[in-house]
Amino acid sequence: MPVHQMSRLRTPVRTIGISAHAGETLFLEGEHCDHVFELRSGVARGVSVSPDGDRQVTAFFFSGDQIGIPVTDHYRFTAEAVTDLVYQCHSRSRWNDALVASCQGEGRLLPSICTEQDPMFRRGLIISRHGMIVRVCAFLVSIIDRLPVQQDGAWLLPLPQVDIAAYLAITPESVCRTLRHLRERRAVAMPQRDRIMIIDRAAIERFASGRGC
Amino acid sequence: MPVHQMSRLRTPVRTIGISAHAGETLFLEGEHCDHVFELRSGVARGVSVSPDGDRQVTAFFFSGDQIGIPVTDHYRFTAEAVTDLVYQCHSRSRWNDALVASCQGEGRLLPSICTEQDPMFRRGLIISRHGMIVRVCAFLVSIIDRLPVQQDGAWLLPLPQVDIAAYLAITPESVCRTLRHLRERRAVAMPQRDRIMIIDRAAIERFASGRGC
DNA sequence: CGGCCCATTGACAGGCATCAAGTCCGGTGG
DNA sequence: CCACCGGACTTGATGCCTGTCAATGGGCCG
Repeated sequence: MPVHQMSRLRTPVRTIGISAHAGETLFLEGEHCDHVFELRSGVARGVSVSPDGDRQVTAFFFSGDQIGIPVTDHYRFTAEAVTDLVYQCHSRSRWNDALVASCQGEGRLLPSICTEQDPMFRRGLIISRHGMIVRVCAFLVSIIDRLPVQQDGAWLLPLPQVDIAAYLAITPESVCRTLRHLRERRAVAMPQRDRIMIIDRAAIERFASGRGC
Repeated sequence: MPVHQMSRLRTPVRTIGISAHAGETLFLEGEHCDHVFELRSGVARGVSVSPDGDRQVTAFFFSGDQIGIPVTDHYRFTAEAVTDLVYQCHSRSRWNDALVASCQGEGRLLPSICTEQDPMFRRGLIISRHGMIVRVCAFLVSIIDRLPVQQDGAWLLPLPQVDIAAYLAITPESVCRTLRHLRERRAVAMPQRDRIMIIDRAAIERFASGRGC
């Protein structure tokens, strides 16, 4: 089959996407899993509410991630748009067919199952650790490779600090103070709001590994 | 026959379980996923080591749970026996066949995928919360229904406090102090080591929900 | 009986949450 | 274009919580 025909066949899948505005809800915790959401651009967050009403951000999702995988019949968390989003919606039955094919063909689970679970698993490891600097730096190294890179070598960090705080289980004030600390140590720079420039990545990783200073 | 091959022989006897002693390792983080372990009796723990060397207990597993599900090619955590165990070993290919059958027949994933991921997800929610009492009580209510019940209505809690501490991301001293606090409040009793009696379950749940006192 | 590991208890200091106030930025409407 | 406004970020002072250290007790096993 000629290449140009292949690309035509795939084009509708690629180009058609549903868009959502920042703050919009993709699905609610407890709703029946009817669709799997696949991010095309933007950042989304998984949210759970603890019994005392605290908002907990359990994961951040980026372009290419699939959210809402029917590992149970009902969504286990709420998914919201952090930035403006473009995403695709797969019906559960279609997604299930792909899973079966993957299991039979390659003898393995869909990689996407992993991509939804892993962020939450890693969050558990991060917030188990003590010290604001350790947590913030462990968070940075865990997502830095998923962030869009700018021309000047900076990374765009399109996350409000209040969400970072809810993800790290610390207060927004502590996030702010820690970032200031990292600025003073010349490890990062923040030329604009929502924009972080990693100056000394080795230092960040040193802090994250607990061997700071 | 080389020793390393002998150790892999964990003969797949269906009906007869394999036994392991407390402290023994079922599999190591990073090893290739060749088997799924299904607990028949006893308690196991999932362990990860943070970059600075801290032991983190990411989950507890009980009778009926399946551990080591090949969501990735390599185990993502180490599994160890907390108490003496009896378990069964399923080869990865056999387990995969069961997954495919389940997906095609019932149109859903194996419930066991959920049972391995859920404890770690819930741990994230628990350790996000502040206050020792809240964490300990949230932990208790999350596992109490999985513990073996005694004749006198007490629950056996076969977990050393050091493991509870590693699970809750607090110190063993704090676990001890919190349990003492709960004893003084007549919410629990601890007639023996490794044995906890829930006297006032409503109080425990009230503490866990943050509406304590 | 002795040794070891776990549990327990107390004193102390440090870190982080809390509260409060002030600043910056983007958006909106005149 | 500018004034206004609301939300997010920033910064400081204060107190409590809990981690740390040290010592003791207690149960289990050799």
